[in-house]
Amino acid sequence: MIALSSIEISNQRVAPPRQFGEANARVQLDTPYCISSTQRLQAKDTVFFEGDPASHLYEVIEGVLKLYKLTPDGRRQVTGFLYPGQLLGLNVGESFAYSAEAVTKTTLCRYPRKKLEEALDSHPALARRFLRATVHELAVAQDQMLLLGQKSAIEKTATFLLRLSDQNRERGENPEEIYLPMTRTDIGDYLGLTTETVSRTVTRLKIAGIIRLCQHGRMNLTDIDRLMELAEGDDCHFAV
Amino acid sequence: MIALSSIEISNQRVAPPRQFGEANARVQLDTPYCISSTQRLQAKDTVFFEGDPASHLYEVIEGVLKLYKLTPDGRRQVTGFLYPGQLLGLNVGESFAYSAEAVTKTTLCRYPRKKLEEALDSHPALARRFLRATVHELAVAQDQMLLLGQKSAIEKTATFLLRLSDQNRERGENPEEIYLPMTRTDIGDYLGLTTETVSRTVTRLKIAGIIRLCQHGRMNLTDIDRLMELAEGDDCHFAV
DNA sequence: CGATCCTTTGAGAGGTCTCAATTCGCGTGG
DNA sequence: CCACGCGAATTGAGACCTCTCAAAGGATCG
Repeated sequence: MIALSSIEISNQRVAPPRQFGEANARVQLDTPYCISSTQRLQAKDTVFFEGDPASHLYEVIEGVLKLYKLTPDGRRQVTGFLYPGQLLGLNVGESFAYSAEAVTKTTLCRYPRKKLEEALDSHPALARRFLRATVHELAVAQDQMLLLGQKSAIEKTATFLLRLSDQNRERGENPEEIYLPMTRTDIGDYLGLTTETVSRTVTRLKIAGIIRLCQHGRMNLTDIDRLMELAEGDDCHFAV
Repeated sequence: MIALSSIEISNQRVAPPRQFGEANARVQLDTPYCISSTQRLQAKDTVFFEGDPASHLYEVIEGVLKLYKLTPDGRRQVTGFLYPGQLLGLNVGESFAYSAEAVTKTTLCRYPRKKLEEALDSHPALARRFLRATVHELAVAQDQMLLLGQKSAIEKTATFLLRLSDQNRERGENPEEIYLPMTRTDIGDYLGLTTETVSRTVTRLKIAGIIRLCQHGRMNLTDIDRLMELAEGDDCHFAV
């Protein structure tokens, strides 16, 4: 029940693209969601590793997850951070294409894939919903490619902070105070930067009076307009 | 008809993840595909721009396309190259999230989205097919994030060449001779490098005897094993 | 209150970029 | 058939941004 509601909410949150024939009526999903179970994790617990058999689909109920891929020699690319309401494990074949780890204490809802597949057969609207969610993830991934391939450290960092701010706005929370439960290393691996570069960049933003660090990983964005300029490459007059 | 067949082929080519309840029987798709039309393009012709209303879904019949996104100040990230059999325009909402341009003379098959949406309603298996295709694109996008965020110029370039080689293998073509119709600038914008860096890296591979440039944008991969090592970061003993 | 992990800061090295010039490839027209 | 012209590719030199290595400072938790 909680999950059904939550998926509805999540689809609202991500600004549904409304494509490929959106059903207006709320879908009857009781069958698949009756079989869900809850899983609780501590920070740094692993949900699954890349290559594990993809037995479940997950939904984040509470907490933050990070998804990542590794190179053979141990370098890591964080492909995303997952917040409550987001789905995990849509984009896989028989095994997961990435690893998932809890950043904070986390509560997940698990759905066996086998059962979901049956649900897809009998509830075509559910397939469209998954398609829509996957399409949205793909669009996000393409934005991230633009960031990783073309942007400088300051642009990457500003963009990252603004995304969290927008996420807050969409949730009806304060867009000027964001929560950064992940480490600088996690952020660096997400932005294609090193820990030190992230730290230095954040310090520059702090000195420039654009952000302010608070306790417990909280950060105030005191000049969002300036941050938006920096995110788009307008870094003139931004000396250390 | 040609397109129906082609989509079937394309799904074979990309190693279908076979998830969420793959229907064994070939789907009855006559209805949507009766309404397709053909579009021919010259090199450098634009199929659509980012932000254009997403009126059609496309399938590449012949030729090569590139997809890209732009920053406000004109930097460009090529998010992918599309070869025959691949679909274009799945991952959009009401408007396209990226631009698409012909690299070579190209033939496309166009399907009106409105009609496709109706088809999705009456052919749930089609929705699953689209979901599978989108999921595959997402996995590719995540690989690309790893490349853009973590890999060096030599690793990026070697990975790119190997992908084209694998594509050839999957098509039953010669994996040791690949076709590079795109410019060095296109490749650079795809790999997050400059034109000059791509050129220098290709030259190093050439000098090392790992590749050989031929006429008309063709390239011979004379040492694929070495290329695989380089793609994974084993660049010891690879001095200029 | 010590231990540990994370963050910050510094100095120097290095890979990639920028700017510039030359060479190459290919289509065009004489 | 060859010369021309233009865009693309190559090559060079130097600058710069980010990384690497190192150490100090700070936060959190038992």
